[in-house]
Amino acid sequence: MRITNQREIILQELKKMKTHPTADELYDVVKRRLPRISIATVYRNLERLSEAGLIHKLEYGGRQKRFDGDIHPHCHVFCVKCGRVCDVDTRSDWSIKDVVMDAKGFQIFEGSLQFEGLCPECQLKDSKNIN
Amino acid sequence: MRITNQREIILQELKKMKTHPTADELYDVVKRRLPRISIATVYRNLERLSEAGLIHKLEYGGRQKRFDGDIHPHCHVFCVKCGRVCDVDTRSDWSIKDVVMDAKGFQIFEGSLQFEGLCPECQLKDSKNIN
DNA sequence: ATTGGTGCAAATGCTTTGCATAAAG
DNA sequence: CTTTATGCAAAGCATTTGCACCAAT
Repeated sequence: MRITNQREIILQELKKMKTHPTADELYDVVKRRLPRISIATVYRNLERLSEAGLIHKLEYGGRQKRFDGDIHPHCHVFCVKCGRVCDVDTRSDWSIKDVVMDAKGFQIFEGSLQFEGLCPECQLKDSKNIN
Repeated sequence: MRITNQREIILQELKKMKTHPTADELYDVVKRRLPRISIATVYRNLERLSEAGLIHKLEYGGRQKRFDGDIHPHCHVFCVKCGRVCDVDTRSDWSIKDVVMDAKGFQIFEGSLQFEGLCPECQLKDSKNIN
């Protein structure tokens, strides 16, 4: 994979962010350093970088894809109200393989555990009956 | 929720299918009984039925949404090649709650475990180097 | 020099919506 | 008879693609 300016800056900026941005959120950030970059380049590179295992693609619920520069294995919670995503710490002595009994002939590569909930901000709004 | 003919037949047909169909796959099936039904009606009803908890919506990886008429709690494997979805049997003595250590202030409603792999058909094709 | 990447705009594909009409309670 | 659902076509929105140009090796 060729190291282009665009590719490097996309990777750098994503690694800085802890918010698991969508492609267009990252585009807005990257544009500040590369004003002429195209959204297509951002999409293409996010795809290539995640194929290469340098970043992670988070795909959840009909919503927009999100990307994570932190590739150390971990789980995520998704706020059902605002869409915010946070990391979740899980017990280290737990393994997905221990859980499957019958995979119906499928060869399983990967398991992923994800959570849905309300983020602290949306809990607050809820308790005040705002929206 | 009003019981219309369309709604009832959509629910009936989905409950019959074990393939976790997409909205348009189900539309094709339902059309055989209701030739004038619109795809919009199928989408609207699948949404209402899943809000009502009568069916489950499966959302996985950028792909099209799939629907499941079987609402008893269970996990799914998604074939990374053909998109096929199957049920997975898991150990009953295992609980998602036992796994989370720190949810960063999120109030967690639900956890879901899903798997990626190759279905038997795609394993076969792979071994024969077809596609 | 050759291959792969970029920017732009247009296309794609799934899903949703506005609106007039029809059916359910 | 009041409300909710339907069918149709059009719109929406995230993402992808074709193509001519450009840059990295």
